[in-house]
Amino acid sequence: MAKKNKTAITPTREQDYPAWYQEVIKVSDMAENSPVRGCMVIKPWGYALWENMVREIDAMFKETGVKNAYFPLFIPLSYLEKEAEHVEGFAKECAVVTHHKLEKDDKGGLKPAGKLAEPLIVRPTSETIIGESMAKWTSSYRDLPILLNQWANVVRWEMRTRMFLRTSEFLWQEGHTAHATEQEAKERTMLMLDVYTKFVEEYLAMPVIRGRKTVSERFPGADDTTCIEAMMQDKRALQAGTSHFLGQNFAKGSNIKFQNEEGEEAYAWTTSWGTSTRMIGGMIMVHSDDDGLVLPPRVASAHVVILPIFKKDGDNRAVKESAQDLKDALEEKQYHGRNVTVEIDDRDIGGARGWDWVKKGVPVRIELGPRDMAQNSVFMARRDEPSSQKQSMNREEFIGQITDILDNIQDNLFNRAKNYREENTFEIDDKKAFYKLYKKARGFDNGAFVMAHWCGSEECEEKIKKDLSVTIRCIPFDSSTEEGNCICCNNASSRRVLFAKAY
RNA sequence: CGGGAUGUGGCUCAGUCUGGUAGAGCACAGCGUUCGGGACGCUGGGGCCGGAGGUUCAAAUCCUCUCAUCCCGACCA
Repeated sequence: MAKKNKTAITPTREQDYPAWYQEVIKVSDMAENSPVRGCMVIKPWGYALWENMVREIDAMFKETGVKNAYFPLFIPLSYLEKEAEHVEGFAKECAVVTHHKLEKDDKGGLKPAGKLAEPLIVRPTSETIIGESMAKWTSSYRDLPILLNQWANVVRWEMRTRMFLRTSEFLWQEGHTAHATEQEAKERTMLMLDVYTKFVEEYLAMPVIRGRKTVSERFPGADDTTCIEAMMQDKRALQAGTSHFLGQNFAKGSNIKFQNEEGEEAYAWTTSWGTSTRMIGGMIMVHSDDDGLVLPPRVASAHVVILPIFKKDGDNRAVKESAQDLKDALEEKQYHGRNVTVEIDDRDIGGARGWDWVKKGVPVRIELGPRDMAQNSVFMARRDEPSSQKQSMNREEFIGQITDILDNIQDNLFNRAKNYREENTFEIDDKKAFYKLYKKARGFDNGAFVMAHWCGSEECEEKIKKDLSVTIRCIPFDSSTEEGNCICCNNASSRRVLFAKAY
């Protein structure tokens, strides 16, 4: 017997949170770094998770009347110039295509040739090119609203990257809508934020705080940016989705005009909203532990893994068949719109096999051997409980209860995360206490979520960001108005906002 | 783009100071013993030491240039 580690992952979360995060991704077999700078390879176990997420949230979009479409990867450079703030916001991180072919150079290598008349940028987001189409499609108020979404990859040439959280290329969905009235566009902005909230909380089991971004944190070109913010285990905040009210800014830039019921020419009101593979990074950081990945059942790449226990002299064929029968019985069950998915792992690699699946985060592990067969039972372990806590269950009972067990795990993950956030969220009114909390923040302990008063000035926001690298994550919708004094300048304030260190 | 570091089997690294046959652990393959909490033994496959030049009888090791990556800043879903 080799000596046992205390945890499957080293370092642990407390020892080195960023290294732990990378290690979870590696040992769970979700993704790995690619030879291309800042980009990642999403492996089948990680991609299956993404596919599950896509399927669920896509259905939710469609329920609100949104239809999917697809627009080009390349955007003419001039399009990006159509909205002033938008150019400003994205210009520094765009990949630019300037040539359209390769020629042999004198060293036997290749060099770009065939210079393009107008450079193309690889989309960092598609407001401008979709706006171009919307302008073409819109001539009457009867053409509105246009409710579009596209699933796509986008490229943002970030300086520093981290798998899932910030990669140069990432997968996402971007919704784009155009409306005849301001009111309707604003309602759509909130409706999509509701969809994100529901998805992230119910499927990813991540509790979020909904709110509005401050002016300085707004999407470039938006009149209003709303968001959902979640707390990671290191007490930093991660934005898990955004929905923007773009006013008429992009409509004017792209010339999205129509004749209203009165026969007058008017600009449309547009929105855009997105979530990305970044949600996976958030999900990892919220639920996973020192033994590896923990997957919420509703999006898990697989729900159950069966580990047949073979005896040297026993009838292994019977165990194998029994495992297959169990898999078949479980897979007939429906769990939130899809069949229960079951893996059988019969590799002959000893105890390492079980740990593999702990590290991969599969919600339920079943050991099935001759002893269980004799008793018509199964030996079950749940990923949300300590890995030693296995229990014997009657086989039929287990099959009957599988969806309840999965729901129970799902709820447990959500409640655990919610409690953690609540335990680490404080109202602070004293500037010294506020500074003290964040001054010591580093590594695993990044302070807390702090609800504090803010006068509304960019100066105070900027000062706190500079002093503590703490930002206003959002002005929460559900915090009631309350008289107080700005945590920074002590001027009058009418409501608390959410402060935190952010990813 | 500033500051710091590193490039050696798939991975993590030793060897470089002081030049002399390319190493270890893990992973992988085969065989045997194991197996309900992370197994062990034996055998084996795999690297022209990031690249180009130079010094030398001889370069992973010294020199010059170059490329790439990582970490710390400014930017961000």
